[in-house]
Amino acid sequence: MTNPTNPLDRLIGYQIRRASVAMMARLVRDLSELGLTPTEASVLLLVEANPGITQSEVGRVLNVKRANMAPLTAALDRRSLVQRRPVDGRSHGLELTPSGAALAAEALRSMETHDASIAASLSGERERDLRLILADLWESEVERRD
Amino acid sequence: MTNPTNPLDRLIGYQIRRASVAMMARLVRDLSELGLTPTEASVLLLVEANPGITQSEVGRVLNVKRANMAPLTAALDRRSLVQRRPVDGRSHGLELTPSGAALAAEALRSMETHDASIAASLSGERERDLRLILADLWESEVERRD
DNA sequence: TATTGTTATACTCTATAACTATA
DNA sequence: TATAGTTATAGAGTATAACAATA
Repeated sequence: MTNPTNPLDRLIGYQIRRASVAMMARLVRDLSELGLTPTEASVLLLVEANPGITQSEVGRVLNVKRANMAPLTAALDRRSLVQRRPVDGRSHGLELTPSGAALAAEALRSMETHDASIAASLSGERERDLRLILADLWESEVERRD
Repeated sequence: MTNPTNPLDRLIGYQIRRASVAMMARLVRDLSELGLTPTEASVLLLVEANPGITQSEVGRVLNVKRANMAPLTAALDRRSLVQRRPVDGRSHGLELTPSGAALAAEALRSMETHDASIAASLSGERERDLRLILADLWESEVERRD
């Protein structure tokens, strides 16, 4: 079979998924040069923007379960990228260490370069349209948390 | 922290990923009513459109490794949804059974309904824009390979 | 030599349950 | 009672390696 017909091609959901998978593969490659996964980079950026945020809160924003945040932040702590300090008896506030802040800056640069190369394939008007469209689609999401 | 700032929100790659994850969650729910995963449904539709296609070929189109296609098609065979018949000594051509064809039709209906509800949150013009944009993005991602 | 189908296997992600301690 | 953090664990999904049969 030289050229199979793919009946999924015309489905917009399939197209979004395909675009997402392709981009994530590239992002994983780019961030691995910094020793980070996309999730780890996201945590660093979120902590940078919200010093003292708890890991449960980070999990809620990034859609990562509390149970999975524990080993994730433990690893970032072990690498001296974030610091965990008790804010009350049960919560740990997260803050970036100096090397964490430096790495967060590199990660942001990488992600923005990545984003710019996506936008580069679109006209300015198309890019604006895409942002509006994606924002609309996102609003229809139903989030489920534990 | 009542309202954490998410610095990722403005990244278009993050928005695409988020939209993709939200839609997939919905699609998994919808198709599970038919006893199918999105991948299984995709295989049925691909076999329907390309009777006699080999499972390696299906894997190439859907980005599923040969090694993972084996248990996948074995399960569809066990459920009497597809038939595997040797086309030469090493290849198996896949074809839908009558019940496989019936289920493929239901899956297609479900996926088209799903797609319509995505399109419904957009104006006709926006939908057309999104399709063009995603096609462009896909092409530029494919070009970037190797 | 390259390809098909297959098994075995490992690794990552994600999900739930259960527990402790704190609010 | 509800929440934060943690551990243990189970299930997908996906990756590679190796092999036999065949092209």
